[in-house]
Amino acid sequence: MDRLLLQSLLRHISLDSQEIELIASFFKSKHIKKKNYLLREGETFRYASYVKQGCFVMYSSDRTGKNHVTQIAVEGWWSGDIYSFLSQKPSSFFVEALEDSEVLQVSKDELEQLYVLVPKMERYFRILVQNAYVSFQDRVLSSMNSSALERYLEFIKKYPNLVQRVPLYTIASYLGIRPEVLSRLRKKLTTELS
Amino acid sequence: MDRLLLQSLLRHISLDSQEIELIASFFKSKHIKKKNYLLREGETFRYASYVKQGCFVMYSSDRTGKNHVTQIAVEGWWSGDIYSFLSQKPSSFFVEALEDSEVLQVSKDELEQLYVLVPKMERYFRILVQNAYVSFQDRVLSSMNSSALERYLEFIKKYPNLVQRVPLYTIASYLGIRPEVLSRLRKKLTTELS
DNA sequence: CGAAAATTTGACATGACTCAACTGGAGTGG
DNA sequence: CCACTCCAGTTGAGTCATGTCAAATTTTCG
Repeated sequence: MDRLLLQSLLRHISLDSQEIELIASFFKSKHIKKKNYLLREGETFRYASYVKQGCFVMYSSDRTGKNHVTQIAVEGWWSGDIYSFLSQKPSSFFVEALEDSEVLQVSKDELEQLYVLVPKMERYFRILVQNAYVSFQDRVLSSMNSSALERYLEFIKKYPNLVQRVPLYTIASYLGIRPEVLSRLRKKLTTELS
Repeated sequence: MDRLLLQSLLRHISLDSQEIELIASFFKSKHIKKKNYLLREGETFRYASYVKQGCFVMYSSDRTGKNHVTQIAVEGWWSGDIYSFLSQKPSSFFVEALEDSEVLQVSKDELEQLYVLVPKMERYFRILVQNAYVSFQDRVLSSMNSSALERYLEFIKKYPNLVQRVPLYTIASYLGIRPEVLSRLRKKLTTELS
């Protein structure tokens, strides 16, 4: 079993080695090349997907063709549209690989089977959904009372490793600003340091 | 059992009259006067609360003292901080009655008992949480690509009954704009009709 | 190397915010 | 029941952060 995934599991529930073995057997690895999609708008998200290696962005596309990034996931995160997975309804998001990536997947049906064998897993996933909700809410609320600069500084602090790894325009979209604005913010920050 | 509550239940799960009876017995009524609180920041939200009569707003208060409305609930809605209820951790929100109101409540413990007796209820609440998440996400995303005016028009369309019932500054906060701006939007809308 | 994409830069437009003053109506106490 | 207070709401004037558009530059990648 993937080390990070195990860590994530053990952060919320306790498992013996037999259970760990069993859980591991449910996950299937899948490789996704850069610029390919884990999910496209209109499709139903069939597999809960844990990022073992690489990086994904989730975004929606509005009528005017602009993309709005709602999630960035790297190793150790779950990626994709939770709602579409749980409800098995079509998603309104795209999930795209920013790098060559590898995910560990379980389908909804398999997960239900796993719940029967290891009921604690239900708790794990419930907590996952709750946390996704809360952190999204936090992000939105904090963005309502802070400027573009403040939001960017918060982003740097929270995800220092993403700053070099994710393109500027993706981060800009995540922060809800235009790339030009972020570019200027960065310039301002570097010049102010000298 | 309250008619609207029953409707809400039956929209997601099927129940026979015996189950309905049983479920109804778990809810306790509580009256809350205008300007009083269902929940205060720092408190843990002990009771899942269904609004039988009246109106509540949920908001968070930032460091600068500004309030940000995240939810408005009238008859037929569930109100309050779901996360605090599920996790039984302190909330960062206030929930205030805008009118003299009545809620139907179940504590977390009672709800767990109810789950055992009527397992379908677990499904109902899971769907409730999912929907709260999704509608919040929808609201946020749609607000990212629309102006204050567009958001207000959408609000009117979605909640025509709230427009007369909820104070302007509360709606403004919900929409993420200043009261002055909403006041001007309203003026513009009325004058444009003549 | 060359084309396409990402980023930077400049000039300008504008929507929303701030602050301050004023209006009007609801609620309260004498 | 009137007078007074206190908010909610309105209006005006000025500012500023962010958006828009267009062009220049740099980076990426086939």
